[in-house]
Amino acid sequence: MELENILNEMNHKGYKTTEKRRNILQVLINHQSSFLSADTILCQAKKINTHINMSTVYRNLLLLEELHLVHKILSEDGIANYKLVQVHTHHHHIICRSCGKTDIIDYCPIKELNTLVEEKHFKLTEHKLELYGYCENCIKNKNN
Amino acid sequence: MELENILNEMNHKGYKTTEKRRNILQVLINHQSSFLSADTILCQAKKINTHINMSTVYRNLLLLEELHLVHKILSEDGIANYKLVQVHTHHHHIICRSCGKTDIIDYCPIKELNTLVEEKHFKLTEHKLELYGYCENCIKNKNN
DNA sequence: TTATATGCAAAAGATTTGCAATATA
DNA sequence: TATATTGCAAATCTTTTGCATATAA
Repeated sequence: MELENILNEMNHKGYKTTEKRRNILQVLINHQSSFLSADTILCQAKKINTHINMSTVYRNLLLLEELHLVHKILSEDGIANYKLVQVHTHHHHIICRSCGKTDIIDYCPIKELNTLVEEKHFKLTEHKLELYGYCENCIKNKNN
Repeated sequence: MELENILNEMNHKGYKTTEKRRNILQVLINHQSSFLSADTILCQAKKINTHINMSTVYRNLLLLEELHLVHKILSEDGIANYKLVQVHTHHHHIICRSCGKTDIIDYCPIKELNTLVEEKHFKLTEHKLELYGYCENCIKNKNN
């Protein structure tokens, strides 16, 4: 999605277009295929616009998540990582352990799982599936 | 696994049997089918033995995790939850959103995923799959 | 003009760590 | 006795919040 489209969508819902919000979104667009930490997003945003505060970053990420414009996942060490939602249909991710690059996995094992879950007498509500590995580039460059 | 078996296994590796370690393990055994937070483990341990410190709990959980005796997962809010490893073969969990009870899911979609991951030119190293829902009891009792 | 957004500093909450004291083998 | 373990308090680190100020519509 384009920057202006996102901002327009937000405007329609009563949220304003500000310089800082634009900067944060620009960072997310520039790294559309990676999950970034709030800290990384702040650093990148500072390259665009020197004065921007961490609380502004968090507040915007929270809002974007609520609007389903951003995906949030937790890394093993409990740090939140964010990326722009590209596909609005249900999907999962494969994430590179070396560079953080992600790709979309269109398969979901929910059908196979449903039967097993029923056997256990659970009623399934959600599931979390994340794949980790090394991407083509990182394998080539042996950056791991 | 029994309490004494775990302690013996630890002894063989040079770790000592202490009262506090025994208390923490007892709590994990008493709640074998749920993931518990460090805070909950501390509270439960205090019921057995009034004087026990949070850092002791964390240090023991870390050790148990390193020894592959405990599973650790992060909840949505980033809090770590722990449970004794019951089955040492690869498996996943279904976790009750209401009472925290878990059950083991013996199916793993890794075969189906492998092909897709290769198509994306990733080399898969690990994966995370967790299912959430409501267990039989909680559905009956409508405690949700 | 008025609701939204931001900066700053402080607070919150989970987890970790240094160090001295203690307990186990 | 030597090494592992614990308690305590302080430190760390990420994330959140209150409040006054600034900005967009």
